[in-house]
Formats: sequence, C-alpha cells, structure tokens
Amino acid sequence: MTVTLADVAARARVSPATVSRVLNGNYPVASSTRERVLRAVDDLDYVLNGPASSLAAATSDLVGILVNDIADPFFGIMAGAAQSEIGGPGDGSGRAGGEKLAVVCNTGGSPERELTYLTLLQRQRAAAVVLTGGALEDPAHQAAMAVKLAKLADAGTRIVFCGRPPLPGTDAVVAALAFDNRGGARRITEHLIALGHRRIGYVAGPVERTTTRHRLEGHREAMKAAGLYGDEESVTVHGPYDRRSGYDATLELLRREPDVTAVVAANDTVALGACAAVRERGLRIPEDISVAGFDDLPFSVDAVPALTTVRLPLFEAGARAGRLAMGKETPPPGGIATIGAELMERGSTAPPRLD
Amino acid sequence: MTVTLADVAARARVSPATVSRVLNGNYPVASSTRERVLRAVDDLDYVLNGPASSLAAATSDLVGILVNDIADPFFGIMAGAAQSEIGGPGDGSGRAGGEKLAVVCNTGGSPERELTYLTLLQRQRAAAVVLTGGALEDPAHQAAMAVKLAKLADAGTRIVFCGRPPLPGTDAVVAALAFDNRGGARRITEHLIALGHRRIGYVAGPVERTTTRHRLEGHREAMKAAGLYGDEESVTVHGPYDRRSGYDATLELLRREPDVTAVVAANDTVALGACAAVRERGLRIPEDISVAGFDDLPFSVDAVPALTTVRLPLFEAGARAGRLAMGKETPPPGGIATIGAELMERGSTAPPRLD
DNA sequence: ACAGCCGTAGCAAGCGCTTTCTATGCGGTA
DNA sequence: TACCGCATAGAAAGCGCTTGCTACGGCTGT
Repeated sequence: MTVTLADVAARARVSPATVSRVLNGNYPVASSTRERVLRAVDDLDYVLNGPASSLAAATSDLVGILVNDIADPFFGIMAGAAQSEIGGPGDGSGRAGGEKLAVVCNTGGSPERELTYLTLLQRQRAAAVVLTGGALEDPAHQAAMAVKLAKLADAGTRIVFCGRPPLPGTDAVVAALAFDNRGGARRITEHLIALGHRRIGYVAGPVERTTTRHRLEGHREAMKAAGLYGDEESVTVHGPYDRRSGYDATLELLRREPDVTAVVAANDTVALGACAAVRERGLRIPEDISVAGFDDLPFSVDAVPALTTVRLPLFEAGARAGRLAMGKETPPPGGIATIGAELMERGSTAPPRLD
Repeated sequence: MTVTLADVAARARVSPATVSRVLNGNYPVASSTRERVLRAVDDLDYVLNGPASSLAAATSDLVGILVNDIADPFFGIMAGAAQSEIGGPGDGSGRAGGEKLAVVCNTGGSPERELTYLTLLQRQRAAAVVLTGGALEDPAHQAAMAVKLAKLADAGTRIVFCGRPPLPGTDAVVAALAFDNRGGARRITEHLIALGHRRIGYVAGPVERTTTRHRLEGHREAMKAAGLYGDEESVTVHGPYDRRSGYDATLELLRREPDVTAVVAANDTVALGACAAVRERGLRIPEDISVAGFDDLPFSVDAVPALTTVRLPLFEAGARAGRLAMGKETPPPGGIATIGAELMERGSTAPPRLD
C-alpha cells in the first residue's frame, strides 16, 4: 500500500503528530528530530494524502481560475500569469507552504458551467477563485452567481475578479480588477475620427456580456461626442468573439453599408476575421478601409498590416489577480481597481480615401 | 457552519449512510426515500465535502492536464478539448458520477514544475493525468518522470500522453497519442523542394525537446532524399517556440546565409516572427522568400499571405486524450497511436525567384 | 532549593464521508 | 402458519491527517 504519515513516524521513531508538524513547519521541532523525519520521508518516498490533510485542516491548497475560453490567448495569458503567481511548483520559495495547485477551468462561456465549476471548487474547499473575463449580464445568472460567491466566501475562499467589473451585490469579493474597456473603445474610435473617418462600422461581441457592452458604449460615446451618432444599429453587428464571426459579420456589414471607411472590431481575433473579409471584398487595408481591434494580443503586431488596437496589460492583470488571490498583495481601496487601456496606433488604420 | 451529510440525514430522517448512497447512486434506495433525501439536500443547499469524500473513498474526481504554455493556443486547444470530454460541468450526463474536475496545470516548459505538478496531483489522488506537448529529452528527467508516473499509475491514476511520444520504460501509461511530427516536417520540406527551392533555412525549436528533434529530423530526411543535405548546421537556428525567437533567428539566418530562398519554422508562432523578420529585411513573401510553419493554428490562415503549414488535429487529439483519460474510449492497440499531419499549401510558399 | 517556564513531543479526538456488516420487515413458498 | 430470502436501512469502523491539550525535562530566577 501507499506510505502514510504513520509509516514515516514509525521509521523516524516519533509520533505522527511530529511528522505532521515537521511537514507543515508550523510548530517548533528540534532540528535533530526534523532531520530524522525528513530523512524518513525521503527514504519512504512519502507523499502527503491531500484529501486527508484538507479534511483535517478544513482547507485545501486548490486555487481555481475560471476562464471563458482556454484556447483564446486573451485568457491564456491572464491564466498563465495568475498561475505563476499562485505558485504551484517553483514559486521560488522552494519551500512548501505556498504550494498551491492552481487549476484553470474552462467554462466555454456557459453560465451553467461557470456555476457548476464554482460548486466543484466549493466542494474541494478551494482556497481561492479567480474569475476572468467579462460577465454575463443576465440578472438571474448574476443573482445565482452572487449567492454562490457569497457561500464560497464565507467558507473561506478568497475571490478575485480579473478583467471583469465587480458584480453588484457581492462584497464578499476580495478584489475586482476591471479593464477600462469603455475608455479604450472610446480612444480607438476617437483615433479613427481624428483620421477623418465618419462612417464607422462596429463588429461587436456577443450580447449580454459586460465586455461587449462597455466596448460598444465607449465606441458610441466617441461617435456621439463627434456628432456622428446616427443609425448606429445598422452599422453594428453582434457575434461571438471569434475569427469566423468577425469574418461573417464584416461581410454582412460591408454589404449592408458599403460606404463605411473603417471597421472597429470587438477584439483582435474578430479583427483578424474582419481583415480577411475586407480583403475578400477586394478592398485594401488601410487604403480602402481601416480596421481596428482590441486587446493587443501577441499576434496583432504581426498582422499585415500591423493591427491598430488597444493594449490591455493582460499579463500584469493576471499576475496581480494571482497575488491578490494569494493574499500576497493588499487589495486596492474599495476593492476595485480599473486597469488602463492604451491605444496602439499601427498600420491597419489610416485616413479614409478622398472620393 | 457548513451543512454536513449528517444534517441532511437528520432533515430527511434517514441515516447518513443512506444519504451517501442516494448521492452516489451506487446502492438500491427506495424511491420515496431518495426523494426525501434529495429534497433535504436541496433545502439545505448541501454541498459534498470533496476532501472527506475522497479520503473515505480513496479516490478523487480531479483530472490534471499538464501543458507547457497555457498562453499558447497549441496547448489551449488541446486542453480545452480534453477538458470538454472529461466533463467537469455540463458533460451532458446531467447526473453526477461523471463529474470530474478537469484542471490544467501550466509547467512553463520547466522540468521541475512538471515533476512538482505531478506530485501535487499525486497528493490529490488524481483520477487521471494528461500530459501534452513534447517531452524534454534529458535522460535524468525522463527517468524521474518514469518513476513518478509509475507511482501515480499504481496509485490508480490513469495516464495519457497527448501529442507526446511514449516515454521509454513507462508501460503504466494508458495510452500515448503521438503526432507525426517527422512525417509532417518531411512533407512540408518536400513541398518546398518540389517548388524548386534548394537552399532552405530551418528555424528550430528549443533543443532537447522531442518535438524539436522529430520535426528537424523530418526536415533533414527530406533534404537528404533530395540530395540537398550539406551544411545543415549553418542553416539551422534553435530557439524557444515563440514569435520573438522566430524573428531573431530568422534575422540571424538571413545574415548568415543570404542565399536561402525558403525558411521553415518549427511552428506557426515562430513562423510569424520569421515573416516579420523577412519583411524587415525588405524581402517579399513568397516572391523573395517562402515561409512555412507547423501546427496550423487558427491565426495561420489569416496571416498575409496565408501561411503554408502542417495541420495537426489538435482539438480531436485533445478530445480523444480526454476520453482515454476517462476510460470512455478503448486505448489503441499497443497503447500508441500516431496522429497524422496534413500539409496545408497556402500563399506563403511559392517557387523561388529565378536569379 | 524549589517554583515556574520554556521548549519539545505525544495523546487522542475529531474532520465528514464511504462501506461492510448487520438488522428489519415484507412477500412468497411449502 | 411458519420459514426463507430479498429489498432496504442503520450502525459503526475506519480513511490519513491536524491540532488542542497534556506531559516532561531542564533552566532560570529568587
């Protein structure tokens, strides 16, 4: 059978309690004893029984990171950064203690899965949960989430939002890091307007997502401020945050409104699809049509022409969320921090053609 | 305090044993009783204590997925696919039972972290572990891995390799799905040769990785077969699997060997960097230089020109690995399956200029 | 010289669940 | 009518660990 604490204790000729204390390092143990125990652990190749330990201590070293789409670098970057801070192996400490198992859970954007993962994590008595990405704006789901999170919180789980606005009715949350989606969107549209564009199409994300709404609002704010707010509905197309959707939506947009001179996409992935659609129509970027994205994912700079977009410090935000989840960093005042979004002017936008 | 099994039992006026049996559905319970229990569970909002359950049952519902770089879609796609099969929430069953918590662990390509994650998973008595991506070829590390995996296996953990060749000395593994990296690499180089290229540069991945070696070998096989094998060392540059590395390596390559007419990159991400470098030098793709990648990640088709590459069925492989890990699919004969790689001819390759 | 401490180590009581074994009530059979 | 077996429920013994409390020397202080 597998080696237990008792086996180690027997070999080291101490009590199980002592072994436990050596392993946890939370109680004074004479160094000679400690050494003996450590050797026994080594000799027997002992591996702690996690469930037993969690049960007895009523805590676990699991930290959950919820993402909408693990195949999307937007989430991958944040999750990776968070995970590296949360430690798991090689967090630099070398010592146990900080050794948490950071696990990422892929909700696929489905509200049910989000809730179920939360239950699963609750079941495991997770030490912390990081929720990334935009939230669904369905009131029923939000309420359910609030309830769930409250329960998690008072079971001792730390909760951090990353790239997601604070959920109303949830003060159980340790901290919320929100991206300035609205501001970023405003700036990129202002940039287009400043270049001389007047007729600007918008390829939005899925409806009922905070991210979608905020970016769209920022865009429209800029349009309004420039007195360009008109038949917004007809130059806006919604769809999922993927390349295919950007392609289809842009084709649709171009057909519906052939006079647009610029297309703003909800994110870079969508923008890539938009570029493909523009070319498909035989139009050049940026000479005939400007295209802009959002997020500044790694591939965006390599697009041809390089994509004008809004840079979100995904890595930094993820890392900070990880630290907050670990209690290694003090939460921002009020528990909420807004993370800036910076305009990256590149080759995919230019003044419109003068017809 | 939190609700326990006993609380539910009391409310349903049955014994804890009965509640447990209802929840696990592995023992006959009169339906009237079952109903009463279920209602009590609902009323009290009971959530099973995972650690306690795992301890008593000596099994857990955790499944680990190890990846080298979670921010890289190559891994994200496989991990997402695996996770969706492993279930976690919404695996369609609706019922518990199949409800495993699939967690992805980011090793960052570090051997120590890989090992430590395995220990962590061993600690949690994980039900299964899926290892993705190429392996390190360091004998010491391989030996350590073999030992670790053997231990996991005989603690009852199912082990599946995905996109990684079987580790010698490990028969504890349920199955290994290996990509035909060599064949894919051979085909793409043959394609270039058929186009008329004679002087072909190769931007390889990090040394000591199986993936790197196999792709490089495939490439060289093709070169040799065409009688083009010469000073391979001078047209090969190694580096990490990232865009930056592709850029730097290609610049270096072009400086060292200005007469190459094609560059084969170790993967698509690297290829993107290579494209940037080629353009930086004022050369056109594919007129002046052809560029080829590997993997066919989603963005590759959107590159301009679209990237010629080798398609790896990442999603399918990940899903299959997930199923194997769950025991939902019977392992291939011998435990090893090689997954084909298909050449995707696109715009980034063309015949060389005739000088 | 004795009381009181401090530094260590052990005892033992759980943590909340699963599961074996036992008990009970019922219907069917002789 | 009495017996046996089946279907169902309960009792209780752990699973392997943590931790509050107790025990025990040797030191210090007066």
